[in-house]
Amino acid sequence: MATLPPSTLPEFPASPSEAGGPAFSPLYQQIKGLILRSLQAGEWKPGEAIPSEVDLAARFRVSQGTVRKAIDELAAENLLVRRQGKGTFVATHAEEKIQYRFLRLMPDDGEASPVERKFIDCRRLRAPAEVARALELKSGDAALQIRRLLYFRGQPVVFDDIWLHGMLFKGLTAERLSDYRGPMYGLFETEFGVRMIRAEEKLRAVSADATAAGLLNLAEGAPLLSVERLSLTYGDKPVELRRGLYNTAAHFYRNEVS
Amino acid sequence: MATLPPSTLPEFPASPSEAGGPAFSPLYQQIKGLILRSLQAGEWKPGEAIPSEVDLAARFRVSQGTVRKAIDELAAENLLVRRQGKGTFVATHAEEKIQYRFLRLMPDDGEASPVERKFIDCRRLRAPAEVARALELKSGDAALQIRRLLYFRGQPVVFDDIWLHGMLFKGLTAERLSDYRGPMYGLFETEFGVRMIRAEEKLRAVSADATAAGLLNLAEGAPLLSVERLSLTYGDKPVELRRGLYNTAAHFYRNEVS
DNA sequence: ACGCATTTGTTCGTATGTATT
DNA sequence: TAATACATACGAACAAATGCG
Repeated sequence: MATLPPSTLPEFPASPSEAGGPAFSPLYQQIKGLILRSLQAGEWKPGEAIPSEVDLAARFRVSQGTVRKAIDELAAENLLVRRQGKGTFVATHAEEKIQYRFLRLMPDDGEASPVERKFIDCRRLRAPAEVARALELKSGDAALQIRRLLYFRGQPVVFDDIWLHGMLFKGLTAERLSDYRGPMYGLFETEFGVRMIRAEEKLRAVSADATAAGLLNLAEGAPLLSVERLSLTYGDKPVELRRGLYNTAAHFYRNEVS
Repeated sequence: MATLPPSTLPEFPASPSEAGGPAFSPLYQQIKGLILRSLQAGEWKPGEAIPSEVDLAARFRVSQGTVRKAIDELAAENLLVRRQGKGTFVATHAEEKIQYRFLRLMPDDGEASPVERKFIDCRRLRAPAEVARALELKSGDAALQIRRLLYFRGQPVVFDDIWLHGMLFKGLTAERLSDYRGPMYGLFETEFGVRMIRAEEKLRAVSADATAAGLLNLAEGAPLLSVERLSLTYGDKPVELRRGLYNTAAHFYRNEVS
């Protein structure tokens, strides 16, 4: 592609504006798409370096600046991580320094403490309607339910009820979950090749039911922050639906708007 | 500045690495700083266009690409808005099409409805300790307290308790608040020259007290989403502390993580 | 309706700086 | 020190969107 000067783009205007999309996209967007495809295909694994900008430029027959702009966007979306002098790396959940990339819970007093996990159960069931809809499963398809607690300084603070796309996580058991050190999304990545790249969350305040109250050492009816998270992989394909109940008595959910 | 080739930068390495900072910054960062200063000084008002890239390049004696990169970052931070063929504009809260830029509340059923406001009171008091600390006031300094309700489809959903930096908002009254059409941050912008560019939020689940329950038509003890927002203007100077109590029975707070 | 000027957006090429190994 | 990789900066040309005459 693009062996000719840029003015000749698009070489094949594809289907006109019929398919809804803009029938044309700038060269760097096309390159971005190609890199994305390689990421999705697993050509470069999480944590690994992708080829250098000049290599990619040669491979795609475009200038380094064009590759650079494509990578810029992928880095802005947290799919790639640039490190000057070293290279550009595929983002990963498996080697996050301190904490979970998606967890925005902070203690009221600055000190971020390490968290401990405790798995309550891990079962394979038929997806309930709501879960099936969110994960784009056919009703009756298999889903995996995981429930667990997160502890901060010995106190249970988060109760997670997690539903996973059944087909993608064949062979996931409570043992493998418990044995794995590090964030769950790291395990998904390394053991199942499923990479969470983005998540949409819906936050609400709810009252603790008997189960949640018991697990979190609270009175029934105590207010809890409900965080419903839909996690997406490449192509915005949903692979996990999770409802977390957070005890925000001594922690808060941090966010920044602009 | 930068009348010489880039290799001569920094012209004056300032204090070495003693002051903590990196003692040097790339040219485009310096340009960004200069544009920022002009924004802060009000050289271009919210909603207005800033000079074209070539004009700015001439003014700062750098290439267009360097100006471009500076503007890119300012646009990424939502301080500027680029519009192809028209120019680059100073971001504003005053002409947001549909809704409040900082409000992330969505109805459970897609339809985003227009919101109505009702102001409860607007008083000038001495800042309580917590407010003074957050707004970096001396204890005893004047602060402005505003309380109001937001209605969605006729139902009260949000109860806001707002504290403003006293000196910056002299002459703000309940009347002016009620009379102004559009978001409050728009009024701050046009009437007081105070521009909110960023906010940090802390979310918690709490129980409705008698006041909140009464105002939001809820039973006392009902769970509410508490959104504590610290709004910042240029230079990360805090100018507003706000606690919103959201009834999330039919709405949720939308967030995206990546 | 058409063309023109203006402005941002894209792409190339080249050179040099900075960080890492 | 040298090689490699990303980062910065310049310049030039053309594309696409907008608004005006």
